[in-house]
Amino acid sequence: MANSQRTARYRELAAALRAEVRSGVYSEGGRLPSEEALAVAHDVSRGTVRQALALLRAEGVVTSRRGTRRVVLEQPRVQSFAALSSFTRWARSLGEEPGGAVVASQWRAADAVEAERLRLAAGARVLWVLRLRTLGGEPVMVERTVYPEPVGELVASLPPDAVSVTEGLEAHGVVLADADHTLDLTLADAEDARLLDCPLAAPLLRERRRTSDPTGLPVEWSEDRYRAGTVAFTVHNSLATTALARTRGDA
Amino acid sequence: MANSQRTARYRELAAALRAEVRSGVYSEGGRLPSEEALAVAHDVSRGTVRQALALLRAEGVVTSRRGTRRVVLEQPRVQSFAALSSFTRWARSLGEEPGGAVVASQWRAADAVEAERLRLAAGARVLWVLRLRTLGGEPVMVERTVYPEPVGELVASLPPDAVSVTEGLEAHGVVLADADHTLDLTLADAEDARLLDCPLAAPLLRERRRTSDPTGLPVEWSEDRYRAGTVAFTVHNSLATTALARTRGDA
DNA sequence: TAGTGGTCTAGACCACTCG
DNA sequence: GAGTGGTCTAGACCACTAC
Repeated sequence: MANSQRTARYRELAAALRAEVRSGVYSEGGRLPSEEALAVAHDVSRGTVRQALALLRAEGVVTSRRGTRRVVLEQPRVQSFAALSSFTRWARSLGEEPGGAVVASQWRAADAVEAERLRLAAGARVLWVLRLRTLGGEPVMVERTVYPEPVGELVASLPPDAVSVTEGLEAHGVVLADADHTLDLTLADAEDARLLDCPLAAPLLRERRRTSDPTGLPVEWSEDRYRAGTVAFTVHNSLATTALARTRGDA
Repeated sequence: MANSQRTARYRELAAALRAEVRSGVYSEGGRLPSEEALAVAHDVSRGTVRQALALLRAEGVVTSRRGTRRVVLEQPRVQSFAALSSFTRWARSLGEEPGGAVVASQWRAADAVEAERLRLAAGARVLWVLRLRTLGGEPVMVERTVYPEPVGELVASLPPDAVSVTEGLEAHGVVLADADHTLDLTLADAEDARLLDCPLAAPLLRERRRTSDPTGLPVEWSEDRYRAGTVAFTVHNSLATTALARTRGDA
C-alpha cells in the first residue's frame, strides 16, 4: 500500500540546499561552497552532490560555470509536478479554497484531435468532462477534459462533486509522470461566458495539456480556459536545460 | 576567436539518439535499447549514456521508469535556448522573414520593478528600448526592453535597424545562459494598438522575460506583447524535471 | 598556478517490472 | 529470477577562471 522507498540522498541534499538558499544562508548573488566541500560536509561522493546540484540548476536556483563556484540566483517560483497537474493542489499551495463541479459529462467517440493527442484510434470511446473551477468561490477556469476508456471508468466512478480528480485517480494507482503544456490566448464562447460570468468574447488564457503516465501512455487531454488576470505561468530555462518552445499560433 | 572545445560525448550521443528517434529508427511508443546495450554500441560507459538520456528525458523525448526500458514519446517541440532568446532566430527556424525596428530608445533611471528585476540599485541608469517585431512584414509583437548600463552601451552602439540584437550582443562577447519567462494576458494600450495595428484593448499574449549571463548577472528585462493567434508557448515538464510554475495572476 | 566545475570510467548494489 | 533503470562511490583528467 504505502510508499516505503527511502528518499534518495541527492534529493535530500537538494532539499537541504534549497532550504538554505531560501533561508538566506547563501544569499542571492552569492556563491555556493565547492562540490568537494559539500561532498565532505554531507558525507557523500561528489557524484551525489552533482546530482543534487543538477536539480537546483534545472529549477533555476543556481547557475554553474566551469572554473568558478556556483552562483545563487534569485529565488525562483517553481512548483512540484503535482501542483501543476492538479488545480486543487495548486490552489491549496496558494492558501486559497479550491472548488470544482462537474457541469457536464458524457461518453462519446474521440474526435480526430483527441484521438491523436491520446494516441487512440479515431472514434475510440472516451469520457468527456466539463468542469467549472473556482477559487474562494469565484469562477476562475473552465476545464474540458477527455480521458481514454480505462481512466474514464475511474473518473466516472468518482463522486461528481469530488474536488480533486487527480487525487481520486492517484488513489486508484494512476501515476502521472509527464505533461506537455501549450499556452496561448482565446476568446470566451457562449458557454465559457455563462460559466465564468464574463462577457462573450472576453479574452481568456488557454492551457492545453496532455498528461501521461510513466509508460508514456496518455492519461488525459485537457483544455483549460482561465479568466484574464487570475493566473500566470512561469518557466525557467537555460543553456543546459530547455523544455520550452515558442511556436507559431495554433497551426 | 573560435570555439575550439570538442563537443562532449554525451551530447553527441544525445544528438545521435534524437536523430534516430526523429527518423523513425525507434518509433513512437516503442522502446529504446538498454543503457548497457547503448554503452557497448557507442563504446562509452554507462554513466555517459545516462547523461545523454537525461538530456532527452528533460526534453520529453523519452520517459524512464525503473525496471523497464525507456519509452519513446511523441516527438516534442523543443527549441534551443538560443531560439528562445532571440526573436530573429526563432523566426528563421520557422522559415519566416523576421523584421525589427527600434521605435524609441532612451537612457533613463530604472523604476522600482526594473531595478529589482535587473538587480540594480533603484534609479540606476538603464537603456530602455521599444521595438516593433514583424514576421513576413506583418506586425506581430511589441517589445519593451531594459538593459543595464554596460549592456546598454553595446546595444546603443548597434545600428538602429539591426535585425538581431541578440546576435549583436553575442558578437561583443555577451553570453546568455538563463532566462525566466512569465506568460499571461494583457490588453493593448494606445501605443500597442497603433504599432500592432489592432483595436484598443485587444487581447495580447504577454511574455515578461529576464535573461542572465552565466554569472547570474541580469542582461535584459523585457516585456513582449504578441498579437492574438501569432504565437503559442509549449512547455514540457515531468516528475523528474520541473521548471514550470502556475501563479496567481499578477499579484 | 591553484581551485573549480565538466566529463568520463568501472564497478557496485538496489528497487522495480515482467514473464 | 533475469533484466533494467536508479543510486552511489572513488578516482581520473581536462578546461576554464581568477589570482
